[in-house]
Amino acid sequence: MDLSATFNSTKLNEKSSHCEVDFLSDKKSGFVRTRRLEDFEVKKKIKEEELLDVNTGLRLLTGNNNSSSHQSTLEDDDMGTPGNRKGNNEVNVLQAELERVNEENLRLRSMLEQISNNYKSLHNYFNSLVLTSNGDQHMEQEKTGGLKNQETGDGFMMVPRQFMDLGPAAVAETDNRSQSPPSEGQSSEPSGSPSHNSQGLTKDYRTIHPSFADDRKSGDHDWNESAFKLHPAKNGDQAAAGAGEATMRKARVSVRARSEAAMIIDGCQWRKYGQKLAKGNPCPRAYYRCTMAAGCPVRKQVQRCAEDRSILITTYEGNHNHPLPPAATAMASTTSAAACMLLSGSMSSADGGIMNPNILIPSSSTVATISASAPFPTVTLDLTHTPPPHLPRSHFPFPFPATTAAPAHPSYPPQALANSLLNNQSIFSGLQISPGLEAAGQLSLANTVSAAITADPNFTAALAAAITTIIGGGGTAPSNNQNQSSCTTATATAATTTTTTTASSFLQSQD
DNA sequence: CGGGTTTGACCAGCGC
DNA sequence: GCGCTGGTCAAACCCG
Repeated sequence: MDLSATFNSTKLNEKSSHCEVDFLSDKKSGFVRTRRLEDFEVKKKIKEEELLDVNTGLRLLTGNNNSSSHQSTLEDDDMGTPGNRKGNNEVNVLQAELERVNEENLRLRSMLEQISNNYKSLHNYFNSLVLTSNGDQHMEQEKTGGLKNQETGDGFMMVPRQFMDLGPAAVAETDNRSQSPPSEGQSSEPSGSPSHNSQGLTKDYRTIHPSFADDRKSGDHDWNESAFKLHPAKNGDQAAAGAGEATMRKARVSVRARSEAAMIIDGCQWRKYGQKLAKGNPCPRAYYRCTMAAGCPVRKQVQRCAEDRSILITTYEGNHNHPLPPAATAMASTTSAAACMLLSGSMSSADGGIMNPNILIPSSSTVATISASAPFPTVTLDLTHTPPPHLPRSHFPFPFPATTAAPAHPSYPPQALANSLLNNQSIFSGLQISPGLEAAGQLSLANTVSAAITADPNFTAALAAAITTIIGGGGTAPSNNQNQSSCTTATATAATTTTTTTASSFLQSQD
């Protein structure tokens, strides 16, 4: 019975994960995704009921037993034969067993609930940390009601995204939202408040991981579209008003990766609009702008490293103002994640007075670097380091299911990787609040990443995409929604860990 | 012919 | 103010 209950519980989780993967890997319309979400919730409930069916089944049995027991008792009363007494003893044994099983079931459910609560608490703590780190900058917005509404009318949480949003337009939009009539489940408390209840936490989780789905979300809503409407297109120049905003607008993320290709495939459509010979680099720098929508402010620069021309440096700037396919969403999220981390650095600057021009992401100095040097603070994701040959290929604390191994297809769809990573979401969430994930182990992990990259240049794009999918909101979020990602270096740590985990999966698949 | 690329010109910011 | 540099524009060109 214990095993049965545990099995069902495990099966529930597995099913949930599969549903989520299904949902995430769905590249169709947001409507379909929403339906998937509904399916997911329904299946989840069914599975929960199945878990309860442990009771239910027993209850049936119990009922039968009880009734038969009752009947037997009556019969015993009537008849009282030794054979019936023996049967009655068996019934009593079964009843005792049933009670024991019920207690066990309750205990398991209690454990499950406790684990769930622990996870939520961790998430809450993480959110409060994020809010704390961003509190100064957003204090004014909180005062002005920017954080009043945690949830929009369509069940979309605004707060976590709000503090991750980069542009004033988005903030203004949030303010506008805050003036809209309160919606169901609305709270006047900031989402990151430590007093956040579990419901709010669940919402937070959904916000950070849209793939987790808002179970109350209206049905015929395209995720990308709805989120996009919350953050309408904003011209970068028009959006830039203050110096801080300009900083955010100019915040960049640079990805260094070894690749023979002229450009990494990130799922977006780009149009080259210029090429320059930059000083100090014989290799020309190419300028691209996103052509997936008219007026999209996103640009990227592609240039080979002067020192090592096998290294391709791709620098992204800006936020997309349009829905993106999942694959593109992942990479696009990088820009906001970078900007958010830079914002975090700005906060440090405000607190400490001097901004560290080059912030090494904790324990991942070989992977990610934040450079806040003027005029464009940049997060550099360095994926070019080669691992020591003695490094073990797999030493990750959490296993990947077989379905999460990098596909054999050479392009390694980022979404697939992201999905695989999302299967370990809770673990990553824990990592997000664990800046202390340190030292040699992770350094080795970082090196493992490099091994994967070295093994296959195509992995680079997929890897970066997967990372940003995780920190950017689960891969189904639109790029403008990408600001759901954390603004803390802890997030970068998680991203790094995610990276290494992905690499592990990749390497295992290579084996 | 439409869309993308190339490339010289133009503009703005910055340092001297 | 001038020159340098990065970034962008836009006409010419290329290609399917």
